Amino acid sequence: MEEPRAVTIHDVATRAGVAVSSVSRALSSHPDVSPAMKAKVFAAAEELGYTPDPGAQSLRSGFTRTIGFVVRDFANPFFGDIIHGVEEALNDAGYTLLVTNSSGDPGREVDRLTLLRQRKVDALLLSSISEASTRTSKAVAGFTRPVVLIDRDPRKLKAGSVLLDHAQGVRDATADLIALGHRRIAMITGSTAIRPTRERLRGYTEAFEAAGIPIDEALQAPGAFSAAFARETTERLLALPPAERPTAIVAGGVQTTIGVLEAFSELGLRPGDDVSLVVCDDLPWLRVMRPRLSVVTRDAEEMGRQAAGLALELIKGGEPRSVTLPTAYEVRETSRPVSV
Amino acid sequence: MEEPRAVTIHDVATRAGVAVSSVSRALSSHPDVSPAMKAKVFAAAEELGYTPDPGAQSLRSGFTRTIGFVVRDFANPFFGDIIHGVEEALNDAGYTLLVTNSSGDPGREVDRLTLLRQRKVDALLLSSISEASTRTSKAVAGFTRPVVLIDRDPRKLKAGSVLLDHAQGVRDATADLIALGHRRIAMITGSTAIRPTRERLRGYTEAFEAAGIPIDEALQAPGAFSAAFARETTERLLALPPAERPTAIVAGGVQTTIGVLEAFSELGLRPGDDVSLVVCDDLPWLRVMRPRLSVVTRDAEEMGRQAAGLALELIKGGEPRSVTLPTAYEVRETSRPVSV
DNA sequence: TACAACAGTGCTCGGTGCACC
DNA sequence: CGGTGCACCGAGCACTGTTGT
Repeated sequence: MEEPRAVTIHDVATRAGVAVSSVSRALSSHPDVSPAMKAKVFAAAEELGYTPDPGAQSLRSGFTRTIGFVVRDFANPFFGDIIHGVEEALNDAGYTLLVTNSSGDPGREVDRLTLLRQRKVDALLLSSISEASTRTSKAVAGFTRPVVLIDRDPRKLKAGSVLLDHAQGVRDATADLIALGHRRIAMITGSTAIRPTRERLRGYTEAFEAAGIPIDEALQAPGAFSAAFARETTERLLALPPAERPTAIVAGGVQTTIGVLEAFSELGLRPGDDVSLVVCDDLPWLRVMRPRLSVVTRDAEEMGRQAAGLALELIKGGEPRSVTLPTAYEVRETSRPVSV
Repeated sequence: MEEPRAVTIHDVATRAGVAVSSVSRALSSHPDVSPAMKAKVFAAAEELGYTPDPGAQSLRSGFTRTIGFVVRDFANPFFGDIIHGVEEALNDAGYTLLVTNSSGDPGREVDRLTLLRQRKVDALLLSSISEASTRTSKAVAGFTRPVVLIDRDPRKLKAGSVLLDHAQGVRDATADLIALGHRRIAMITGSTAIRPTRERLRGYTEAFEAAGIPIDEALQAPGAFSAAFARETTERLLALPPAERPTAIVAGGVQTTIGVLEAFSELGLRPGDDVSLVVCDDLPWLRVMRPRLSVVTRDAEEMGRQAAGLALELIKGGEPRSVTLPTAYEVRETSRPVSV
């Protein structure tokens, strides 16, 4: 393990018998280089197995060809798919992705953001825990590099964004449940401090308005993206007297879905039998659930690709813009007519 | 956005009215610095909000304070937990984690490895797709920095490793099933090209040997870590004539679990009723499954922490060693006496 | 004279881009 | 036009020079 000193641009220059700067220009395909020079340099580089040092390059140029991404939760398969899409697109463009996890902790989120700034990432992808956090906003504002928000409202920031049209899918789902005779439809989801929750609530509300049916405020239950919250809320709502008890539930979020299903199990209820259920993610393990749950689907990998594309666009000097991707309601076995 | 040129060590020196070299020495706690000097320098650094440029530091020192990790599958919650543990431990030590995904593609895996080498990571964590791949081995051998394998056999490499004692959990599970009267127990799992599969098969075999019962080779079904493989295999085995059909199944791997459960659903079977079932990961969504599946558990986060610790140890010059963590068989509702 | 504590210089890391020939 | 030399990015480190005690 005697550190086999890496081959540098100097070695290539010596080998090819030319100046260091000529090697640099030849390799970065500068206009003013003769074909002969190019050939010589490439041959020498090839023989020595030369690869440029990214560290040195970025010290000089100020660009790291690295893009940072702060996610709330690694283990969430939804983010896993997004990351996958981002990484794929970035690698094709010669960029490296630096993902980091805030674990849902605002303090940690700020730490990660400052870390990424120090590491001089060329752009930042962010799906923050809360849009209301001033500390996070400040940390983001501290960036002089482009920022792309993932499913977060870009209102106050001069940032690009990739958004999901949650309202669409939830509106369709709610409308379908209404058409099936449901009137008391519960909406259990996460914090209103982030856009997805607000959009889901909007879709839900719009469906009721379109049908001209008043909404029972007590059945709107945003709160937290945790299984515990969803479970308790579900149990509370299903314990209401028959006249107030929901006949259908829309669950928004991965942890929410788990919590709601836990409550169903606990109460010995089969989704769809007594209470209809629509969830907001087509997770892999839903395939093994019986009955098959009705879902609002979305293409997470495509989100990742779009986000990566936007980031690269901004790095090249483009103006921030928003991309919105659709969600779609897919009826399976748990959207059923209200039982009489 | 007028690039507010970052504050350098020079600015700090000017501000404090001292020499650049003094700043450098003061900040790196060199012996020959008076307390007064140290105070002045720290004050100036504080006021200006100085943070050393990691890029410049690593160009000089050769160390990036970054550790690379190549995983097979981001979306797998098992890896999510490991990554979480790694990141936590590394951040506490002032290191940054650079995770990258091979998507189960050997070519991609090699690409990621060379990328990490170029980026000069101080150590490499790896949970390779196959231990038999010569291309991967070569790429790993090309590293001059410490390597830590995650649940992979360190035989040929001079590398540290964090291993799981899969054999233990599977042996206990198999022994329990045997005690419950099962004789035809199927073992459905992934590729034997990686250690977890071989260890699970070992535990399975040992339990039979200890009981003095011959093994039906036809029921050992390693193959691939995909839901499709597991599903097809399960359907094939359960379609055997009664005398050959397994009365219990042990499923090794996340995708395997999904595939086996798909097959059960498809065939209208409830795990535990007709065929007992033990799976090898305590996944979050198993909490919502009814009946509750018997599992072989393991602490993925702890694995991550241990791996990070080993890497840091090796960076400091320690000798490669192996850490083995236990797995534990946990009886729930699907380990049941064989039906007569 | 000796020595501690700092200043200052200069080279290094690997590569880029500009002025100049 | 094609090519070279050189300063520079931000920090680390070794070594000499300069003080004050």
